[in-house]
Amino acid sequence: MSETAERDYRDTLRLPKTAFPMKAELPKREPARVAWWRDERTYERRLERNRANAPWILHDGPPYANGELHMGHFLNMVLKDMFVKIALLDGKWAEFVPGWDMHGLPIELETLKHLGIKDFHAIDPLELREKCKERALYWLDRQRDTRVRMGTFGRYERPYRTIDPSFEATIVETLADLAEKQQIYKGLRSTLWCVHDETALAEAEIEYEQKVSPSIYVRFPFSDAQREKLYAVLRQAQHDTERATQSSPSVTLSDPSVTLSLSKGLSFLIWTTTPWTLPANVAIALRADATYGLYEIDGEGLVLATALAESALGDRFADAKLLATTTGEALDGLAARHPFLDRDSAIVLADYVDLETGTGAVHTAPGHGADDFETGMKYDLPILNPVNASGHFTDEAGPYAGQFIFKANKQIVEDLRASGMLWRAHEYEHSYPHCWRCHNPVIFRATAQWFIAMDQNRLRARAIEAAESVAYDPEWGETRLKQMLENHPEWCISRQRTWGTPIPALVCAGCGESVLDPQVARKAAKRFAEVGASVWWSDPVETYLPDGFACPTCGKQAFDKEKNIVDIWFESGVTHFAVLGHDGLPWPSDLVLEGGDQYRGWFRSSIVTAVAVKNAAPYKRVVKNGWVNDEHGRPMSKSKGNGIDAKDAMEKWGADVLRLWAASVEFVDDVRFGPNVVEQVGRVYRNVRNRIRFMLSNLDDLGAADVVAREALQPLDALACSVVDAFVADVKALYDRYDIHGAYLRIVEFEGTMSSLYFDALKDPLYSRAENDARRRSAQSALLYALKRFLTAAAPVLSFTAEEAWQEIPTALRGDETSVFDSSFAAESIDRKALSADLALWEELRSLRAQVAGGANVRDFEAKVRIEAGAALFKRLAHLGDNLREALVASQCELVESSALEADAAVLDIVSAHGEKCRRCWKFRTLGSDAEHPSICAECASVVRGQASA
RNA sequence: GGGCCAUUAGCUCAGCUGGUUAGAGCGCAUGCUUGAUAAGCAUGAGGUCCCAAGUUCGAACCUUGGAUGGCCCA
Repeated sequence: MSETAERDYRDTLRLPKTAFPMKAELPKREPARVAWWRDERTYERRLERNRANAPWILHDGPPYANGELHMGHFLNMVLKDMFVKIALLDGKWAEFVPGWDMHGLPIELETLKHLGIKDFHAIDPLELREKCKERALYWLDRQRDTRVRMGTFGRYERPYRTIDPSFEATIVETLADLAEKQQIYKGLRSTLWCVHDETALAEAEIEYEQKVSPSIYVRFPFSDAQREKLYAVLRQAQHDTERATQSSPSVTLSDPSVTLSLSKGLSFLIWTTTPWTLPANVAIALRADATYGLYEIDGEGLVLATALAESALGDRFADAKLLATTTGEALDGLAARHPFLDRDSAIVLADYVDLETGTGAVHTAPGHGADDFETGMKYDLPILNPVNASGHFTDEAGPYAGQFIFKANKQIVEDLRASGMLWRAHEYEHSYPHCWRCHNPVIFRATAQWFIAMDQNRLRARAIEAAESVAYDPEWGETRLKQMLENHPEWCISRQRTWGTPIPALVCAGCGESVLDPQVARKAAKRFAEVGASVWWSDPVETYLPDGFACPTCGKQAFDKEKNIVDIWFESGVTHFAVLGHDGLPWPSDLVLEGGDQYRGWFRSSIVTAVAVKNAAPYKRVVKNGWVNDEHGRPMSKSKGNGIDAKDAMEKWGADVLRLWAASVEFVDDVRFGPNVVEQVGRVYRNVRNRIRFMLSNLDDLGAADVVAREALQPLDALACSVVDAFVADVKALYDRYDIHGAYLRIVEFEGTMSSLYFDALKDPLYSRAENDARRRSAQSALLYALKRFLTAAAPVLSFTAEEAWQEIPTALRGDETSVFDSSFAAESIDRKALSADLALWEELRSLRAQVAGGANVRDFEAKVRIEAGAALFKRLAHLGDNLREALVASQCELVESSALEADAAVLDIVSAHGEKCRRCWKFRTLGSDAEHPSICAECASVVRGQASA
């Protein structure tokens, strides 16, 4: 070998070159990209460009402005962003207005805690509201930063906020609309009440502590008439059993001697630990599917659930004789007598009746319990409220009027004992709700509240109808939402707190009636729109009185302002009115996307307000995302220590890897998240990144003038472009079906096929050909096309990486598409038929390549491949020319037609290539044609000579 | 306790209206490459499709019951 033969030709090759780093360092780099998007106004500019096109609006369900965002928020917010970007790249006017839910008790409580105040009555409402506002804004800022850091696009400089004067005005306007349609009324509701502080409490202000209460079993006797009805039911049940089992019961109810044996009366037996609620009793609730028995004990008849008879009857269970049984359902509609007041107690059914404690017959006082209240509403029972604010009985409580309820307990038990209505009594220690402030036991007490009447004007029915016009993903969302509407109790929208939007109701100074007048409300809305709702606390009432306004009940013209605020579910329920339907944003929205808990929450509250006011659904499609659990499928929570903040996760792994994770899981279902899951998706990310890098690194020397037109591409490159087109079309179709996960799978698959077949084939032409060689320029042009189309398709998911790569494309090749978000999915219309032929050929090449790569002992360029192909396949392969050899990564390729084979069949013969390995291009060739370069092939020699002369 | 949902390789998931030996990516093992190199390519090992019963010529897929987990309620 001569000295020249030893020469290393590496520096004569066109090896890949790019500034796009292999190592992503996402946590470090992403913040700069966020700032770049902001400075470039990337989103705004694209919106402006799309302005003339069809709008597509995803309406944001507002996160609550309290606490840091967690991975559940991340998943939801990033998914929303993906859909917004998909619409944007599709040319739609996709204005996304992010919003925040900023009023409400959690913020009020947190603020009070910070101020060191336990009783909110002890602070001036205006001052407290100011402090709450500061707090809510603090959280909004933090959450907004985190949200922007995720790489999400939206109108962040002007979000909607439920504390904005305009928003507060919308809330009050909506109240006016509802009042006008007589959809709102004031009624009683059972609320948690502290008799010591004389105030209503929220669920969050309750602490459970142990308490000793009297545990009593009480008789509710049957009247003569009701007793006959009971017998009739029991006889029917007995009759049915006889027929079903073909056996006679040992005791026959028809036998008069049996019923006569109950000489000492007949009663329902109930159990309670709050004797003081008995004056408000109006019903006994049973469980529909439970078995109830009539027991005889020493001549007395008692009815209770058989499953609880032993524990309820105690010592005397041994003496009890079961006479007959029936189901709770059969007893529905009967009645018993109140044990000491002159009225009936209705027998009703309720789901919550359990068979663990008591008698299975639950004392029901709608004024003194949440469940009881619901049952009361359902059965239209009177809601008695014989207890005043300080916990003393009113005259309604008959003999106990004036007594403090907890003291009256003892008296009531003694009276029951004396009247013979007490079965037995003992002490009972249990967990009982207490006031967090004064630590006294709390009670349920009926108070006057504002309600939206769900069945007035067929509101519930119309909401259900409207829900049917909406599309759902998953489809069962429709059933779920309709179920929620169906079971929606009367919607209580008033709260006795400070941090919220006031309900502009007036109390008549004359008769004490509350009035929510549309005119008054509209005046308030106008005033709030100008200066904010806090003025309700400072304005004189006259500000809100229309001329000549008089009490509709008594005609007096003097009023006080009522001090109730609106439930925050009502506030978030009108975001669609606040945001949509003006500023060019259409009403209803095209899409809402929230966690599954919102079927009961925001999906429901939104559709109720929309139907009440506009008689239509406020959204066209409802998509639900699943819950984010930890790696073991357990719920994440801060208290358990397995909760992960979105911000921490992004600092650790980078937003883009997490965005890819969001796409890698099936978001509709519950998903798992944790270090191992991220590790896995991180490897997929690196794969994708390196393939992007390969494409970029081969475009370094491509000028705009060098780009070969699509029609002039070499066959393999044209084929690759078809594969790209098919890929983009598929991904677009998947996006359109909201199938982000499907798109993820397609992206990963596409990258694989490009890398293993196409990139490998291109290395030799790209590296060893002359810079301006036509083959090389064709390959580069196809790579450019593939890269750009790929980045566009991936941008909704991998926003940061797609943009980073886009910025590494030589400027001249990007044209006026400064950002990847200036590009579009839509290429020229695709010829589907031609495409499918191309895709088939691509798959044939994949199969041939796999046989070459995996089948023989010879490696890559050591091989000569001889292909015998049937007529049709031969024709297709022949069309590829030398590109066929490239695709197989062989040094030599011989294609022959065989009439013996099926038209599409092929037989491969892989042998050692002849010639010697070229030192430069590694292909096996006849060497030595160029005396100066004896160790390389003629083609390489020509390239090297060209370089030397240049 | 009720309603709804989920359960396919170690992990994330495909599997269209029931139809040959249930697929992919990541991981793992082995080999190649060292001109994408903290990369690339190839090959391979992994599965009583949660369990049980039923319908059917045939079930991962349909029906019923159960288990486990989740969400919303109670």
